[in-house]
Amino acid sequence: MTLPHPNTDQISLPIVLGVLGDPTRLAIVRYLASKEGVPLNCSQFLDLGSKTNLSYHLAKLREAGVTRAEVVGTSRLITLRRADLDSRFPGLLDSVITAAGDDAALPMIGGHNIEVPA
Amino acid sequence: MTLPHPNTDQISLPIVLGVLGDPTRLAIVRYLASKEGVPLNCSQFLDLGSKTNLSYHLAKLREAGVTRAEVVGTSRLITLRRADLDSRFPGLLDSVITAAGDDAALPMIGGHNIEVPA
DNA sequence: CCAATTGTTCAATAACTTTTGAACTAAGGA
DNA sequence: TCCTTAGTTCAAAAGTTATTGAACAATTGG
Repeated sequence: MTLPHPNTDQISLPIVLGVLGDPTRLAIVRYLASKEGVPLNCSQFLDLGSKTNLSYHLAKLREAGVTRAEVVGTSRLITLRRADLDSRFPGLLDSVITAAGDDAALPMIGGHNIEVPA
Repeated sequence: MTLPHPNTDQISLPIVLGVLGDPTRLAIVRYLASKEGVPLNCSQFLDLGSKTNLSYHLAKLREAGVTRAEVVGTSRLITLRRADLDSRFPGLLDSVITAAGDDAALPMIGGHNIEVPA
């Protein structure tokens, strides 16, 4: 059971920008970026909305090619498609994540999102 | 008679991304970037839609802080707020413009948008 | 003044997006 | 097998955005 994802060359700039132009989804992406390497499952985003609503937003991110979802048991392990996005739109993801990093208007997960420097 | 624009610090990341997530507006921004320094008026975008519709899209770009519109006679001279966007979201505009540069799916103005290298 | 040019505003409609709850599937553990 | 956990799907409702045409304003040139 695998979920549908666009190929790298099918990722569309306006669709990616549109998908990121939603505070909930931007918060998801910011959180994924702050935990890069650690695959997260949907329930870790429940601070941002109901289960149904997150299913919707995570599907949007996946269908746009921003995230990858791997089915493992009853979970979906979600990761950022960083390499694909970097190759398709160089610098875009970094600048978005940097800009989102200090955006207090975005919803938060667990009370903190930003990796506080030592 | 001046039109309302957000201050640089009022420019919101999700709003900017949402506004750029529309092919017509992305085409406007790409064209503005390709003519940077040359202020353009609304009628130069008529390839992209009706006069009314462009008025709508250009207002969205202006209200989001992506463009500036200066009233000169009956014209509005439109420019990209590059310095403001660069200071607020470093690298974002460049990566968007670069990615949009070779996007054949975006509507075009005057049959060519991309500065062809010599 | 008159006409043309440039662009806005308004109201209507069409199209899309977001959110919700209830019902559902599929896997895993007791 | 039965129950729980994890997440999806569906249909409805609510909200938002895009597009259109007609009417409007403001400036400029004749």
